[in-house]
Amino acid sequence: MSSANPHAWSEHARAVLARAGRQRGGARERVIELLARQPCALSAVEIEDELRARGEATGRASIYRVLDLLVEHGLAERVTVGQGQARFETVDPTGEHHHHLICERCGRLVAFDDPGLERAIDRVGQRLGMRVERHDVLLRGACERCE
Amino acid sequence: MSSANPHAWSEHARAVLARAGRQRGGARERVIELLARQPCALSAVEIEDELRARGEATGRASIYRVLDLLVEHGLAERVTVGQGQARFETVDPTGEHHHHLICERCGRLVAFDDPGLERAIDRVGQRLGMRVERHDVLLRGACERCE
DNA sequence: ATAGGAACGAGAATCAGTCTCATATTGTGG
DNA sequence: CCACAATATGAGACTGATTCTCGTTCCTAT
Ligand SMILES: [Mn+2]
Ligand SMILES: [Mn+2]
Ligand SMILES: [Zn+2]
Ligand SMILES: [Zn+2]
Repeated sequence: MSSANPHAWSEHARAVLARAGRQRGGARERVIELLARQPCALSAVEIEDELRARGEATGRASIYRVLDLLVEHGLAERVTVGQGQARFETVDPTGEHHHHLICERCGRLVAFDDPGLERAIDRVGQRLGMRVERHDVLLRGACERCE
Repeated sequence: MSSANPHAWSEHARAVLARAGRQRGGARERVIELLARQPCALSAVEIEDELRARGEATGRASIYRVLDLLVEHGLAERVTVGQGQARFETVDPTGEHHHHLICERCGRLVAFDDPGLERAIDRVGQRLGMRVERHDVLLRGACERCE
């Protein structure tokens, strides 16, 4: 499905930010590198803890700033899977993305993508005459194993 | 759009909770009655304020307790619109429901429903061979006013 | 009416996320 | 290489929603 090459994404992210006139900085570099190699979404707190554990302690404010910046530039997105805290994951520059089905029995998170669903969402936007810039879809139910 | 008859929903909610062996109580009654007549999702804080304004001040803990109970029993659902607070709305026993588009400029929440989207979601479930019991869809963009 | 189990509510405690502001870095022009 | 102005960073205070605690009050089945 998605999740291309981590190196490609971090390069892309740096390029986009440079083009936007941002200077470089250590905190940003650390967050980008960490995010680039994640298979799944991380929360800001997890990022803070993981960086500290690696001896790369980074200020909380900087972490949130970097995350906001990435989201603003479409380089990452906020994934809200529960009620708790926001999680963040990289966005593939090709626009390719996926959605999730969460099994309410065992908690397993399954990713999927579906062109028919994407088309239906586009049509909703047109019908409502609103500019839909992004969309979140989360299906809840039972996975094959728990069925 | 949706939002059948408020009276029907509150009756249904009371019946479900009674059947589950719950005793009645004032806070619960107030939250149910308030929720029953809402056209769209309210946050716990809005519920607290609205009740206080009506001279029916209700403890915050009770409000959250009632809300959790309703969600547990499938009588209401949590709508996570942003990072801040969760919003809650009644779930129609007939399965009728709607989704939301949030304007990222002014914060306005717009409700909509769309059979094509529902069909697309059903197909995804079938294609994946999973039982999809509920689904969350949130479109983000700009509303007519802010376009 | 009464007892035991729910339900309530006031307020303290949590905790993710935000703000402030002093300091450290970075990139540019000279 | 140097000075400067424009960012970027981080410690820690602060916010605001949600959760916890625990003594009090309400329900309801005998
Ligand atoms: Mn999609
Ligand atoms: Mn739907
Ligand atoms: Zn499962
Ligand atoms: Zn708007």
